Amino acid sequence: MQMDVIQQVALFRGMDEAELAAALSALSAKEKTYEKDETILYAGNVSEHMGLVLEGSVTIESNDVWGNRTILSHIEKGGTFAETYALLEDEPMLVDVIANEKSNILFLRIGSLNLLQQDISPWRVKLIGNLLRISSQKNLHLSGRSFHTAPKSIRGRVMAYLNSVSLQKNKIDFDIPFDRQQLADYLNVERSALSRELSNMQQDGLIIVRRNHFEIAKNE
Amino acid sequence: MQMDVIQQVALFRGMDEAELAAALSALSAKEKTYEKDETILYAGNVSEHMGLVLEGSVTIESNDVWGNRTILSHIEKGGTFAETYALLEDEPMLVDVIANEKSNILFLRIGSLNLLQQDISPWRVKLIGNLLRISSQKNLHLSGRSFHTAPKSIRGRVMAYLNSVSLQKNKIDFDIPFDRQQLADYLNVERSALSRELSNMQQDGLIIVRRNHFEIAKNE
DNA sequence: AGCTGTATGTTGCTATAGCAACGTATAGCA
DNA sequence: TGCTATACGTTGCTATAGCAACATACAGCT
Repeated sequence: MQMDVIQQVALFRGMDEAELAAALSALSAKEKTYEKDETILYAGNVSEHMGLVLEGSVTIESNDVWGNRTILSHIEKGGTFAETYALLEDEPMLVDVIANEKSNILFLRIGSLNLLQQDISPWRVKLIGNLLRISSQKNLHLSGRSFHTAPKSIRGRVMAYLNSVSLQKNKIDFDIPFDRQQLADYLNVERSALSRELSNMQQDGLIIVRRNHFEIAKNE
Repeated sequence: MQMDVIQQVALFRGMDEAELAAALSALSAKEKTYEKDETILYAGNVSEHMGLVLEGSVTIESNDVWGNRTILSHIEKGGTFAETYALLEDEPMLVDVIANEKSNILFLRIGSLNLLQQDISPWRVKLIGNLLRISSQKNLHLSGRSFHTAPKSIRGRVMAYLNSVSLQKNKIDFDIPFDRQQLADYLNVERSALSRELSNMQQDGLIIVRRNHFEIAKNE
C-alpha cells in the first residue's frame, strides 16, 4: 500500500501512525487497480464503501438511457469519492465512478454515519471532522460547476470554467483535465458545437487553445 | 425563541435539553426576522455564522453583474444554510441568501471547523456529526439540480425537475416552491421560453399546470 | 367591488446550439 | 516510418431557445 500518499491525504489529516493503522484496519482498507475507462462504482448500487484515489484519477458522471453523459467532477490523486453515499444509509448512487486512466483505489468501509458514530475513538472523531471538511469542499465544488453551466451560451460557459481554473492555478495558461468530449459533457453542450465555439473564441482573440492546453488572453 | 422547532431540527438531532442549551449558548444563537425579498447574507462576504430557518423559507442564489440570477436551492423551515462557508475558514460566499417570504432566522456562530473541534464536549461531537449528515444531503441536492439542468431542451429540464419532485412527494400532483421566474432561474432558462414550453407540454398532454401547481400525466 | 401592480402567457424574429456527416490531425504502435 | 484508431475540427441544415414587446390574469389593497 502506498503509505506515503495515505499519510498526506485530507481524509486522514491529524492522525498519528497508530491512529491511522487503527483506522485502516477498522475500515477494512483494501486496494484495487482499475484500467482506463473501467467502471469503479455503478449508479443504482448502494455502497458502504468510499474510495480514495491513491494513483491516477477518476471521473464522476451520470449516463442516461439515451447515451447522454454528464460529468459532475474529476477527482485526482488524494481525493475521495462516494463518501456521501456511504454515509447516508441506503441511498443508491446517482452517478458512475469511472477510471480516467489506470488508477489505484483504496476502498474504505465506513458504513453509515450512524455506525461510525457509535463508538468514539479518537481516530473516529478525527475522521468525521475530516469527512465534514471534505464534504463541505465538495459542496463548493458542485456549486462551482453550477456556475460553469449557468450561462446560456457556450462561450459564457467556457469563460466561466476557464476563469475558475485560472484563478485556482493562479496562471493564465494551464492544462485542463478534460478532453473535448469530456469538457463538452462537463459543460452540458455538444462536442462539435464546443469545438466551433472554441475556434471562434480564438479568432476573436479571447483564448489560445491547443488540445487541452488553454491560455486566456488578457484584454488590453 | 421557537424551541419547538429547534428541538426537532436535523442540526440538533440526538441532543438532550441540557446539551441543546449548552450548544445554543456556546454558539451565541441569535434570532432575526427578515421581510420578503430581503437579503440575509451577501455573496462576497465571509461569515462565521450559519443560519437555521425557524419560520418561512429562503432562496440560495447567485446574481451576476448582468442581472442573471441562478437559483441553487430553496430552503424550508428547519433547514440550514451557509454552514459550508462558516466551516471552511475565509471562504467568501459565492451566493446570496434571500428571504423568500417573511422569515425568522436563527444565526449560530459555529466559527471554523478547526475551532469547533478544539474542545470536544458531547454536544460538539453530535453537532459535527449532524453537520456532516446535512452537508452530505446538500451534496445529493446539488447533484440533483445538476441533473435537472443537464438536458439541453427546456422540456427535458422541466421533466427532470418535475419527476424529482414527484418522486420525493410520492404524488403525481403537487405544488412547487417556485414562481415562474424562479423556476426559470433554477433551470437556467428564459422565463417566457419556459412559459411557452409549459403550454406546449400541456397541449401535448404531458402535464397539467396552473401557476405553481403541477400534475404529471401518466402515459397510457 | 374596483383598482393597480405584478405575475404569467403569447407571439414574431433571430441567433445559436444541436445534429449529422465528413475531413484532418495526432498519438501510439507495429 | 508508416498504419490505424481515435480525437478533434469544419460545415450545412434546422429546431429551439433567447429576447423584446405586448396582452391577459390574478392577488392584494382600500
